[in-house]
Amino acid sequence: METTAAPGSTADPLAPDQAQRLLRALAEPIRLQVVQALAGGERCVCDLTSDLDLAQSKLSFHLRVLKEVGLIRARQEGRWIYYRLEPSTLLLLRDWLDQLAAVCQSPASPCS
Amino acid sequence: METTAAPGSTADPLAPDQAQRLLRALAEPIRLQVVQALAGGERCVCDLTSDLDLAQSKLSFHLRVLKEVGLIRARQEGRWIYYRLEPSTLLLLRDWLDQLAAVCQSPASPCS
DNA sequence: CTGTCAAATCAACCCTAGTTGATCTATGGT
DNA sequence: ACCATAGATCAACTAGGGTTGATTTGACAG
Repeated sequence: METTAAPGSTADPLAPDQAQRLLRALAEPIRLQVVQALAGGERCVCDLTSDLDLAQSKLSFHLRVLKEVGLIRARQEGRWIYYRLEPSTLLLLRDWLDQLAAVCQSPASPCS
Repeated sequence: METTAAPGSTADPLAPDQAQRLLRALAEPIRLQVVQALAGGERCVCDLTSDLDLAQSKLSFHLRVLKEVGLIRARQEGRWIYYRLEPSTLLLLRDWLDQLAAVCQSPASPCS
């Protein structure tokens, strides 16, 4: 079920604690760098390591966190492992924020 | 030029480190509860304290964090202080996520 | 002016997420 | 079989964000 780019909110609404997990995963400088690096396309760990100038162990740690919440996916090719973004997860979070803002603005009880 | 930005507030694209700050502010259970509570409308601190069953000091701490990043605003009325969401900030973050996902999906180098 | 209550602030503590360096696993080349 | 390299995992350590309880500020009521 694609929720991609649907402008009008309303998709499956992403459980609150899942939203929480996504936020926590993104709310870390290195992980955000990784996500932004992957926004440019798939990359292998070794490239990311040198691109972002990170200790291998450190990068691996953050990749795991991102993978566990479903923001990125791994693909093995020979000795290398390529990571890519899972944009649909990003969009789930976007929709969640969208809905939160909508709930706040729409009803009779105004928040401003 | 087209960023798939949704209607509502838009325009300036939110500096990366500001996105970071918003994410960090939201990525905390109590603060997320506060935000969701405020999505229902303006509330005074004392109500929030009892609604969420929090120590006064603790709530005050988190309100400050949320206020500092511009997610909420305070209004004083007599002895009470009312907090409300600033939905435009929420929407800034939404747009930022939207754009990130868009960058990822659109160009020649596919991330899936 | 004094007492009371709402809310912010402060200092000390605690805890968990992130770091670091080493080790382990596995793939491929020779 | 052996070695070299990619990447994950582990254990010990560190630090910064969150908690807690006490104190402070400031607004009303009497």
